Amino acid sequence: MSSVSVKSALAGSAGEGAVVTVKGWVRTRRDSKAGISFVQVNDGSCQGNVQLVVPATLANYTSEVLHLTAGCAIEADGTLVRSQGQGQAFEIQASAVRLIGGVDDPETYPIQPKAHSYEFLREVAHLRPRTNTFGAVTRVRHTIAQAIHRFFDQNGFYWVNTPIITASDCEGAGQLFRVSTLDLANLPRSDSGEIDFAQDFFGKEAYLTVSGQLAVEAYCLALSKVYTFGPTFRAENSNTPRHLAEFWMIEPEIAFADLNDDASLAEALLKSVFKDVLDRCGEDLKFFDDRVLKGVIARLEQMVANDFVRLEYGDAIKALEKSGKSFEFPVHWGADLQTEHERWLTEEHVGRPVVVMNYPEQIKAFYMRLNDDGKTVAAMDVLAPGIGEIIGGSQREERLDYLDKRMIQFGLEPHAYQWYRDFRRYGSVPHAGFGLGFERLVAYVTGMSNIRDVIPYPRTPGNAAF
RNA sequence: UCCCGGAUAGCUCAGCGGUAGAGCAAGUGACUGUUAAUCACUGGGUCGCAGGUUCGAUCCCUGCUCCGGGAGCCA
Repeated sequence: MSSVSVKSALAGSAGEGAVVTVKGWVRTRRDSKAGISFVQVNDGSCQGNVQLVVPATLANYTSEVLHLTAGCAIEADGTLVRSQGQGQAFEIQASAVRLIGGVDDPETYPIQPKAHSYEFLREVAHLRPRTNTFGAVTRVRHTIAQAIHRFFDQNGFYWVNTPIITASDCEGAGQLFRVSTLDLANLPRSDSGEIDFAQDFFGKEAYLTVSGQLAVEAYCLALSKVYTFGPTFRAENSNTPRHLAEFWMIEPEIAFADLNDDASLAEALLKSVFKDVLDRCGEDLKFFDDRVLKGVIARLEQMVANDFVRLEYGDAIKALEKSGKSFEFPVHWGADLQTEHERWLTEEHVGRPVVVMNYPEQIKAFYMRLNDDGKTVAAMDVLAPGIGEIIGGSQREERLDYLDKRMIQFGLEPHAYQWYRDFRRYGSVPHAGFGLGFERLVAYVTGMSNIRDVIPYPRTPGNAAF
């Protein structure tokens, strides 16, 4: 007798007539006076449940089987047979059902065989993986992560694990979470009354990273093609369906590359990931298409099939000005694009993914490369219909004198970035990269509308339960 | 953080100035293989918290807490 997954059982992989054992959690039970009960069992290996046909002749039928409710953990032995009923090709004619873990109080078990709101499920985040939706999200999230690593591996990239704790006091925009072992109730003070961070764990102020970019540039300028994929932290008081305080980010960095190479990489990565998910997650994607957001599959297929349009920022502004639309935020050269502008560009003007390139230098970060026109920097955003900005990236300023000028212009002290400046002093080359929010990508692929529902345990302002 | 909206049974919601209802879930029973089975019955609620108005508040008013949508910030 061999133990098989529900996925394998449903596919009949063991062969008709095989004696198998399945292990999982009960979803529903239906009884028939014909002397049998039907028990639907799920083990997370796939979207579907396997149906156990349990005869009343089993010794524990009345004592245990008839009391199985949603959430009970069981093991069952039985024969794999073709189903007499509709709805599944194979089922298991049970010869034994063992209750492994019961449910204390079925009435208050939160996960019932019915539709729950996402808001409620967030309050029971430790139990929501037992639902169809969160099982599917978990499997697709895994597949996307694997697809990302596979794409980079096949294209000669190395995964670099940049630090989560950083002492860079200004990696870029974004509020930082402080990391400290000082006693908050009894802070050490210097003579002038300021907190003495020399006594802190790292001997200086430390934070959780908001980006691995600056650290990964070092490896880019030695291994040529690298990427980070890890947790990232922002202490901003953002309360939206698109923001988390703790999220995962993918940041590739390529040497001997300009902004066009960067845009090409972004397009190739997204297409490769979408194609992998379409190939590998058909059942789960169908579930999302049916129950979560109509058209998610077609959206992915179109992304794979069409080339991304590339649009200069200046041309985007002209198009917006000529659109005849009345935007809440006025459009003019030098202003950053608002959500409403990005949506018009990608959804109405172009109708498919668009890469907006070369933004005014005053609205972008200090490390972005100044273009020859002296007015713009080599920055790009990838905008997609239905989600807006999915990727932000740039060619980095590789010329030391320009970098110093931009640091000063942004109020930064170049000497505080000596290690970062070193890259420009020793073997500097043109290089570029971008950041891709992992959860935003998962949300886009699944059609889930709130980013808190595509990460196992969402951290947001005021919320770090579980 | 700002602007809207919300909080009533385990869940999803309706309702009303005179201390509450449905569906689902749960329990019991009926039903010759069912598909979120169906049908009947039963149990289940300090109507978010704290004040105020009122003879009387779950309902009206104020504050607070939490949740959702939109905006900003961004990934």
